[in-house]
Amino acid sequence: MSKRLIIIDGKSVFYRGYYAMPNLSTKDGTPTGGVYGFATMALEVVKKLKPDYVCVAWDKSKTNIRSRLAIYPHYKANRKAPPPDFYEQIPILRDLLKALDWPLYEIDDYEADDIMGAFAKQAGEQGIESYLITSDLDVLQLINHHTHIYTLKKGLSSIELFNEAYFIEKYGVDAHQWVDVKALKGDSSDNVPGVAGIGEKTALELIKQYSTLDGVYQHLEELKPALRAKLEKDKDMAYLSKKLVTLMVDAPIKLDLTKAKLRNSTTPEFAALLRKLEFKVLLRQVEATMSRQEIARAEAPTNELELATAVDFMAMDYANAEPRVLAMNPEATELWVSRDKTAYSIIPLLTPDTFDPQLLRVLGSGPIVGHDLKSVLRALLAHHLEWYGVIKHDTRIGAFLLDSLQRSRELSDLLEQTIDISDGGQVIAAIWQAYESQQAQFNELPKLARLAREIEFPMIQLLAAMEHRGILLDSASLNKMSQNFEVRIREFEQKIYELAGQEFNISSPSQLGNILFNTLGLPTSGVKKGKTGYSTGAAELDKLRGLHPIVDLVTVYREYTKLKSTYIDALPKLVDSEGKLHTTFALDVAATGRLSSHDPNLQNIPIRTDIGQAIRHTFVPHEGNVFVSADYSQFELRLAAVMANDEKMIEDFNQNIDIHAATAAEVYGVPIEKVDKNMRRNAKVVNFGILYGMSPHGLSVATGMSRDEAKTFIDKYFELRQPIRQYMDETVKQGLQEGYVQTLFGRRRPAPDLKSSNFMVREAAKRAAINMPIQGTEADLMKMAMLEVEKKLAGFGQQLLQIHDSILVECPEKNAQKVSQILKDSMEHIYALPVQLSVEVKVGKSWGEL
DNA sequence: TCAATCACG
DNA sequence: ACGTACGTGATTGAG
Repeated sequence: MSKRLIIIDGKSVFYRGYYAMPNLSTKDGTPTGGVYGFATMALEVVKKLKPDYVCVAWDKSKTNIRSRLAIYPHYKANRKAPPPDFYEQIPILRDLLKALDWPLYEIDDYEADDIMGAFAKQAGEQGIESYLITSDLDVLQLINHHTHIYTLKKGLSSIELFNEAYFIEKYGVDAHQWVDVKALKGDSSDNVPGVAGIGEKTALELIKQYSTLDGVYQHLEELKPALRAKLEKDKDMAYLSKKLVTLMVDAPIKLDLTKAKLRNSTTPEFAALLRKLEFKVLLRQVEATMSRQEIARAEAPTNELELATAVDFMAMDYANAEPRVLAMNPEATELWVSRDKTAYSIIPLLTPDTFDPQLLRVLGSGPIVGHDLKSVLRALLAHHLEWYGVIKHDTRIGAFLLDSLQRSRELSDLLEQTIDISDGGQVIAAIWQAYESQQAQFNELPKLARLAREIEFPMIQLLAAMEHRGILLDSASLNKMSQNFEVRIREFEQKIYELAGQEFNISSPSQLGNILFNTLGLPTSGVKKGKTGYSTGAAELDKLRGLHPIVDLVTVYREYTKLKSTYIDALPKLVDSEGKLHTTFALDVAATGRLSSHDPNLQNIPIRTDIGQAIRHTFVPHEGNVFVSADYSQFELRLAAVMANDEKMIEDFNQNIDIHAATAAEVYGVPIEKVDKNMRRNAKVVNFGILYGMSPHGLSVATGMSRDEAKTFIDKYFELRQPIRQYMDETVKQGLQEGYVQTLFGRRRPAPDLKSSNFMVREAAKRAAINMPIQGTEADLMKMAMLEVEKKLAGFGQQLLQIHDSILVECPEKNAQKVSQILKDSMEHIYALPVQLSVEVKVGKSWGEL
């Protein structure tokens, strides 16, 4: 790993800290708010980034801007002077930096930005990653693959991390073009003029189009007259502005890495300063890491000014730090955060425009334990709060991993006691108790614990983000479809009534059955089923086809009404104010480990029929974006080959042979080139069906073969794929012995019904047991791939949906190639298996196009 | 609240 | 001799 350097724009961060904090002062009246804000902020970032080097760049107070003033006397002329206690605190801040041993750099004629640029450049040349901390957006021009920027927005609790990809995503231009953009739009805070009448939007569009300021002026004739006039009038100002905002990365100052090396800050000197400044909470945390003698020297003060603070920054090792319990009230209006074993804080969940130290403490750091943290994270995201913590444990997901058959995972069920979920104290205590109990169980199951730590818990954060992002829906098109469908359905209805000789509720299976089998007297032979009467399901109607024209009409009626009510009418009602749908993914529903999706379910959007396709076409990316989908090909069969260790099958996959055709060739005993469509179709049905424990009866229904043919077919199949048969027997045997079956990565599913005395129950349990390791390993791999993809995508695109063997990503059109590459690479190589994985990637302007 | 039906992988 | 392929979620009718 390359080394990291943090460069703090001292005055800028101090300035933010000053205005974000209340007017703190010590007992003798020394103002300290700005220093406190700086300290919490800076230490927070240090804790998060764990840098190797830290330094501070400082604007020299008087001569700092001489060079820019020389070319433009109005530069920064509109700055208001800060209040007196602002300057009073600066010497204190310098003391703080000295105590921390963080070097401060300042130089005549250059601003802090220039110093930061020079240092970032020098660091980059040595392969060091730079992280610039500032509230000044000028430095965005410095971004490249080894220079990243944290900008402080209003308050301190809102931080925006810029890297290359994120910048491009946000602004649509490269970071080095930022100077050209600013040349046009100007900067009111620094009194940089720019071109009058051109703001950020126009400036970005022009630079997107023409790349540089020169480019814009070379193509003036292409622009609308009004815009052209503005540009011509302020041409000089634009070029002057570009000079003003271009940072001097060759500033004559040398970064000294020995001085910048981050040292242990828990020194007695530092503690003594904190004591003097009455930063009590910070002090306590420093002391916690100091030896006894050192504490004796620094002498602990008494409490008085209680300010819950941001940082337990000395705990550099997150994972081993004591976790905090985080929960939320049922109305999602306040957060509950444990402070210690007995106390907790209540934080109103509001969008913060002022600094809330407690909130920063939660968002900023440390391992978190909770129950259903995905809901909490979604609430934070809904309030525009970013979260930087790490999920140490989620008791809801933990309970599921330990026993996926348990039917409820509410806190009260885990502990078998009643809990008032509107009482923060009770909830936090309950979570803590459940956590400790599950922790003990996981200690006995290291493989499952690893699955939880490395896959399941990290998924919580990713899924919360995906849910929050949402997917854009073209509701207008759906509404049009709805009207068309309404008319068509009425027509079908009338025809059906006519044929039936009476009106009835076609949607009522009992009424429909009555019409079909009594009124119309259709034959009931073989059409049985059902406790409440004859079944009218699609499979039964299919058997009646051709016997009466009403049958096909009912089938079409069903298709239309089903799709209309479930999707066409339902989805538009669920969009948010921006027209987006937000599903909720559940990690703790499917016993195999798959995700499930609900409210709305976006994993069962139609695809098979034309109408289904039309519905998919109404899922669209934002303007200028595209969808990229990535599907694993024959995921389940490949996994079956691996789990059964069927070398022949593995070899076929690795040779890129059409597996269904190969199966057909073997089973029918013909050369592969002699396999016809029907043979392949039958082989395909068996290839999939067999993994669920399909019977000859099932195969005959699915393919139209006779029962005997189906039986012979299956027998031959097992002869060909003996390892598959062996796998099925072994899995059931192991399930019986151990009481559970498991995936490659240790996810478990209890299988108690393998012991049932009821034949039906027992057979069903066998089929489920056989299927789970395959479907579950797929689910494990898919989650691993999603986590990897999320990391690699950075700002190039966003994952929106997962549909079991595929991922849907939205990205700017120009990133499509890159995103496709990332998806294919990550997914195909997520884990080394004997069989190659194959991923098919598609790009389109709607989901339907994919 | 349950059963039936049907949408997806 | 049993009943007949695994895993989900949404809608509808009916009790």
